[in-house]
Amino acid sequence: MRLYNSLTRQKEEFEPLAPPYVGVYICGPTVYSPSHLGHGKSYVSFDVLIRYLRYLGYNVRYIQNITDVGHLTDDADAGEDKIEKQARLEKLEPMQIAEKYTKSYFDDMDALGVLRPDVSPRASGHIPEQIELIKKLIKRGHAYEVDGYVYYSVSSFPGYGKLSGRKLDDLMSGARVSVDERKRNPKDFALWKQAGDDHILKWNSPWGWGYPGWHLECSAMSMRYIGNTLDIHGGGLDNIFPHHESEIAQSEGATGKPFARVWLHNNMVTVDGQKMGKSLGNFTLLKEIFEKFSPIVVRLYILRSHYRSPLDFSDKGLESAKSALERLTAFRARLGRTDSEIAEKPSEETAALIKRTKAVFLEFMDDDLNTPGALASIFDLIRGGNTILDKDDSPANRIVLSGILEELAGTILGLDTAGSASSEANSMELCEILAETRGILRENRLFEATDRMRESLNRIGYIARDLPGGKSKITRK
RNA sequence: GGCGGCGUAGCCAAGUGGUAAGGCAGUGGACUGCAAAUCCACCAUGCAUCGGUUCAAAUCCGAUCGCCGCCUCCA
Repeated sequence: MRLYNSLTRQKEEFEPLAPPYVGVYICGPTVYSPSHLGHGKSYVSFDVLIRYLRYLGYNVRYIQNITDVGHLTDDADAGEDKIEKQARLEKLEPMQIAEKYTKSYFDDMDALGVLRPDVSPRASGHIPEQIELIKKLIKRGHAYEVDGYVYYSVSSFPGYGKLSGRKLDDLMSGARVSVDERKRNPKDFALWKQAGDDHILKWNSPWGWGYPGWHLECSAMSMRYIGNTLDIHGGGLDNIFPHHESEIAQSEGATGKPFARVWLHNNMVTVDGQKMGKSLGNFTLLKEIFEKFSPIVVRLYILRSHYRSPLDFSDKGLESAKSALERLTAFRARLGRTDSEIAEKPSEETAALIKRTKAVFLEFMDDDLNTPGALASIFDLIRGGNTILDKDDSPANRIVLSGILEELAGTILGLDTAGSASSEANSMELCEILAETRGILRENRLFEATDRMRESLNRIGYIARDLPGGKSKITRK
């Protein structure tokens, strides 16, 4: 598999440090508000990465942090802790806020079919690791303490800027400069901050009571659970600088070893061309979208564009994805259940179609997770499959087609088109009974009754379709 | 100002040197009691614009125009 590595700015053949093990760290959310579509795009994209790595046979350890302390609202060293601010607004304890929105986050991700990480470490639960890391950095001359604050000395790390392609001089000329007089260099960033009396989230440390800087947790926790060198580190494009750049400085400064072999960055969701973000206030919450579109539609919508391309949000786009999904689910429904025995072999034509689809699908996925291309192969499969079934609707054909669809669209892309099988089993049987009745009504040309039946079914979310030969089919919309 | 990205049909979106995937919408036909679904056919001589390199360019190079991201928190 080839992946685009932000560090080298090119696609590279992916090779883990110690196959078959793959250590992946993805920057998780700061849990102080419900997730929006931007989070959805990000974590669905990385979910496909994890699923595909596992499909390829790798033993993946997937770490995704939960930021519940240290992420400030404003300038890196002067703002207020986001969690604490929200806690005050909601009149709750900071840890209640963190738990509330952690649950909200996982609810949304579960709905989107995003697999849970193997470990979801909380920043607040890894303060000792972070303190140890700071100690190491001070010892190695990368950090210094001033009045209860510890700063990373950017000039002590020659590689600073290698990920984002910046030089220290460029940063200083254009950017707003912090007025923190404790810093030796304006671009030094805080590893540990002193906490005043008004601060709720604080811990004791060799430098007094305080709390860690935002960048620190990812270095500390990723190395805690994976090791000094990660195979893959991912996150949003907007985190390249300063967050990921600082992580590299912290981790490599402390260990002297390469931090991450591959850096992956997913692009942003935009609204009318502008980045969807909390600060602009132009975000749409996933829960709001789910009121109008099912999560699987949203997942398909996200996967229809490449993870490194921006996705411009629109209802029209979601409508389009919904129609596309209907095509997919209609085909899946036509294939029926998959638990029956294969009595015979599928036709040669079917076997060839499946072989071709799989080859094209995997080729697209191998090329930096090209999900739009992979989806195109799925829709080619649907057309080809429908054509075959129009001529030869044999159980063997249906079973193998259903198998490949499950493997590619289901397991790898996470599009569960079969629905929750167990809960649907009963209603499927009811549908069969109704369909049989409908056939008898049609045979006797009682069209008034059949039309009424179709309307009633439609009202509660079912579609009645009449097939050639007098049979009918009733399915959920 | 510095660094980076993008501009492909009505809409969305792949394609980074070999003659424009796929989806949505649309049109015509088959099928149908009427539908729906499905199938077949059609739907970009052209990929922001202008030059250049090449047997060959959406793809490489240069210029121009437009849009966006990062350089402050954001996936």
